[in-house]
Amino acid sequence: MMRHLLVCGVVGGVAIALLQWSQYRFLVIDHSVEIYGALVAAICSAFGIWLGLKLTRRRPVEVREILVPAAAPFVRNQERVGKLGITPREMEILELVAAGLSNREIAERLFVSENTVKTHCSRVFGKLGAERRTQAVQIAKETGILP
Amino acid sequence: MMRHLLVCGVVGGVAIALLQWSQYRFLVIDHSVEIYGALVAAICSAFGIWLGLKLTRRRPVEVREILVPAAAPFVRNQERVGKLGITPREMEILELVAAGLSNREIAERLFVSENTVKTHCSRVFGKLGAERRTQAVQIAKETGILP
DNA sequence: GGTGTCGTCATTCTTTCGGATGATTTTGGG
DNA sequence: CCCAAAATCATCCGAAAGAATGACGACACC
Repeated sequence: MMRHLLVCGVVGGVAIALLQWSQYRFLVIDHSVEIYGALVAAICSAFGIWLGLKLTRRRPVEVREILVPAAAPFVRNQERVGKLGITPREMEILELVAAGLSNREIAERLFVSENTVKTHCSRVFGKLGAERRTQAVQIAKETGILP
Repeated sequence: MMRHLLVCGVVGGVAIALLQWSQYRFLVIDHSVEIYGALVAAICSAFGIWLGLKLTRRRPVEVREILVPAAAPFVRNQERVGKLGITPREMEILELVAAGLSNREIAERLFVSENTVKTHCSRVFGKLGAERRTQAVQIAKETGILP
């Protein structure tokens, strides 16, 4: 703001100097005061309008981020999956376990024997440090490898 | 905008008129041109600044709200809990089941016998239409009675 | 060709879970 | 005070889950 006032004053001074200078430089005609006054008024008004527009433009938009409950799309933490050494097949079994299926149902859905499912379960339980399927599911969700 | 220009012109005209009028009204002194020019410049600049501020104030802030996904704080769907007839104690057991605890651990934590825990489990499983604890947890989360 | 990983399957055994049922105690409201 | 709901505990039994172990074939990699 102070800078704008300074600029305004400087411009005004220059305008005055121009006026005085031109008074001796050109023909002095009647009503010259009105003409010069109008000139100064026009210039300063234009400057004021420009200043107003500039001030308006100085804060264009304020972007306000609003936290809204939204279902964040789940992305599996593949890094930790790899770090734990969980194979794709084991992930598949783990997902079905989390879905609430029994070993038999999982075996039927994947066209393998129930013993195979139990083997996979045991392995993934060991890798997750779980002793029960519910615990395995809980740990998996906390770790970010299950939604 | 047009109105502002009109106001500007009128003010300029009035200023000129004032200038001319005062020229015959008061003493004509030397350097009066500078003084009047400065006056006009000051008035018009003030007007311009006022105009700028007014324009600035006309649209104070343009707020653009952006929806950002946030972790929605879990609120239990008490309506469905009541509709299913799940008692507070059963909810407590269900939460511990979802946390991955075994019946024995739940019994120890709640200072009740394992049989009691099993009874509560059976009841809540029946109310949820589940046959296994993993399935019960899954259904509870889908229904909104567990986070 | 040897090695390692992955997926598969089996057997045995123990633990846990879940269903069914009955009984007792506590508690809150009419 | 009485009733109903809730919470507690028990017993029996079958099903499911889980641990431990061994084995076999497919496949990739060096």
